[in-house]
Amino acid sequence: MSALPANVASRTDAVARILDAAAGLFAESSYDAVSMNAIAERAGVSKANIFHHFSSKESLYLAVVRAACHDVGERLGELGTEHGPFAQRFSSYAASMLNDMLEHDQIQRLILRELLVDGERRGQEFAEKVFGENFARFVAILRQGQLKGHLRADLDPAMIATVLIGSNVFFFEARDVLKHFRDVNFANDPARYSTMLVDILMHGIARTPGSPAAPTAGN
Amino acid sequence: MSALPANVASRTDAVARILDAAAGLFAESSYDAVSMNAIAERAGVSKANIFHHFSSKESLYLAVVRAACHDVGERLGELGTEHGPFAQRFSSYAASMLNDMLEHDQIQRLILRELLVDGERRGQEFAEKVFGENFARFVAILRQGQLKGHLRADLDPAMIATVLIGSNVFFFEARDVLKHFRDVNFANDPARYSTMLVDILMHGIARTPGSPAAPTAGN
DNA sequence: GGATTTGCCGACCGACCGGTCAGTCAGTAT
DNA sequence: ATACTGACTGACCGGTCGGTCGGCAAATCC
Repeated sequence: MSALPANVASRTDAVARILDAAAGLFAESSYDAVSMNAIAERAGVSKANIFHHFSSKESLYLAVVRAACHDVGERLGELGTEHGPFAQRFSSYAASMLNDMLEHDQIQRLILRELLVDGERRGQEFAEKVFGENFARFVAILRQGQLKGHLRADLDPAMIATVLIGSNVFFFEARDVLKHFRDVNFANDPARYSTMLVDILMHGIARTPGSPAAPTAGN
Repeated sequence: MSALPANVASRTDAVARILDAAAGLFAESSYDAVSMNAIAERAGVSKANIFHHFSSKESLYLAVVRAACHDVGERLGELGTEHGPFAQRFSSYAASMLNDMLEHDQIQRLILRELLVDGERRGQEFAEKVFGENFARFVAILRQGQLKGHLRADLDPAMIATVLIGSNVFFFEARDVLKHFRDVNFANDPARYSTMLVDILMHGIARTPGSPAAPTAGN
């Protein structure tokens, strides 16, 4: 699996396997439903060895959550780097975000569950270390879109960001219910969902003749 | 607490207390994190008595989830009964839904977690028994809004419903994170969130001079 | 080449888990 | 009084939990 030299690999291999196994199991089930025995078995190490590398189950769990947060943060960071017209960038951002969530199903589940179970305590940590920077960056992009006249100036850009993110997150977590609704035909088609979502948002966000806007209309 | 005669009350009181205690604990923590001992203690009954009324922990949990679903379904059913202009009804519906979720925090958490952990299996059940009817009713209202010319006719009404519900659900589950963002000032103000959400949605949903609409402009 | 460190393991611990069981007790129909 | 019922309990079960401990084998240091 690893292309590193044996000695280097063996020093980190076990830890990595433990983290991988734990991440998978924690994503599938809740904290208490995952036993150290199960993690040890999947990782192919002894349970005692896990306690050799991690001081407790809690600390292993935190390491897994931290790694997941790091991954999510990194992937989010890659999103805002695209070019082109504003509307296209916005649309591409929305679609990429949704695809990314669906692609990393397990990590996403882990973080969402963590939020649901212990939002009060984890809220600040998540806000600062995981989403904070990327959220602020997205808001900045939207604010610039307002200044350039692409978006209504009387809206809170943070609110726009929240609605877009929220609609994507909801699709992620509710698709299993949505696909059983007669009226819904987009539950298995995230691309279509994304297109329609951006349509709905843009025609409320985009400048229209009746809404106020900055006097300098660019692009 | 109960005004019923002692003999009748005593027949159901214990079961009700068990269900209440279990609902509270299951909403706070995951299935595995809640022990039968803890439920018994909070309910003020012996653990053995719980097994006298429920065949297993699993069956008790199912009873709790079923009750929660029933409650949610009932409360959702009361939402679509208002009168007045379409825009006002839509706005009121959105605000009521959000308030309702915040007010019944525990039940909402329970259901959302159930969805996250086991969406595949619970999806159909939830769709049919909990949300199905109410979702369909909301979609019907939106469809009528399209026919009457209040909403753009080229949008999927189920999509509109999903975005509204999703934005509300996301606010519910992410408010603890949102309130730590510098750019966000609505995390503790659901009414303001609701107002802004409806603003964003309506000006993409509502008929505008540039978008197609049914020829008959009512209201 | 002996001592030390490091990665790792099997065996084990007390605590607690979900669940069972024999039996108490109040009510009630006969 | 008798017989029976369902609600209820404390004591207890086998099993699993998170976590510990002593020791093995290989690398590393001196």
